[in-house]
Amino acid sequence: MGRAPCCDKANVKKGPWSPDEDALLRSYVEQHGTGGNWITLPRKIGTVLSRYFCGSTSNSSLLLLTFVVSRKVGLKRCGKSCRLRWLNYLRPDIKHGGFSEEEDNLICSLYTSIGSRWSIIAAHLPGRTDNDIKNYWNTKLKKKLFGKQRTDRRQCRRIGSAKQESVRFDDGGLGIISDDVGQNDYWTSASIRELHGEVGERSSSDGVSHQSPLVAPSSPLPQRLREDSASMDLDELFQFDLVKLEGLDFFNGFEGVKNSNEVSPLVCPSVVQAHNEVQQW
DNA sequence: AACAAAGGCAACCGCAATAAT
DNA sequence: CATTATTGCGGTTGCCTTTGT
Repeated sequence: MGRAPCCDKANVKKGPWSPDEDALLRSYVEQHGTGGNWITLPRKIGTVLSRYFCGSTSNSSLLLLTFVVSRKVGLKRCGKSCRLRWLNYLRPDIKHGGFSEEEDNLICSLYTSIGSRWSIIAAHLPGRTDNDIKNYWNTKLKKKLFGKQRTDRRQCRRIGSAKQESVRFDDGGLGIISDDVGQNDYWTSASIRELHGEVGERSSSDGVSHQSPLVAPSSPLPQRLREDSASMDLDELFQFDLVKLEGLDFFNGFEGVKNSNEVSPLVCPSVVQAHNEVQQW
């Protein structure tokens, strides 16, 4: 047998967090930590409340509980939602907005090296969350780099479920996303290889055959990564005219790559580390 | 001023990996 | 070992705001 059910889905609140909920979660986590279990955290907050009503609460919780009781609020949230809110918004060391040029370049470099592995990218930008970086990339950085060529999601309505490959554009055109990704094209496809001037497998001076970091490792990937990469949609991302890529000076670092199984440190030092992390499995 | 389209972002959903029972 | 909960991640959605007509 497994564990007990995590939460009553019918009784949890969804949607935007209120300031009261934020304050409650922040206060609790700052005073008690997460206890290593987000799912039970909302219940624990309820337990603390109960102690308060029994007059046995600790002084450290008094301020929090006074606040809570005065507003007659509880935390009817799923633990998963609490975790997300804390990690993406309430954590004290988080930065929001105001991405610097250096951060822009780092994100772009990492993206072209390892793809949409936002958690790894975020790990190289202190104070930034994967969600923030993902949003920033999707809404601003992509356009900043490639111009306003791409069809917006409002103009590009997927047919059926989000996982399907067919898209229809408002001009009536029909496109296919990444369904023909071959066994060795996990990471990307021809367009991005063209972007980097690294076309497929090649031999280096040591006589050992290497592949571009932008092409899949020859060893089988874990299934999840295979599927993620297959749906990575990079062809769509990089469908813009390559002539528009002028001015992307930081991409030039790839020219210095001697061993195509490496990522040039000229691109950005952090890219090498991130790339190596991905290479490890 | 009113409306529509586009932009921006927080939050949700679903899946895979991992851990607990 | 099998089953199920929990965690972590990436993709997507929905809503509010801003901009354009």
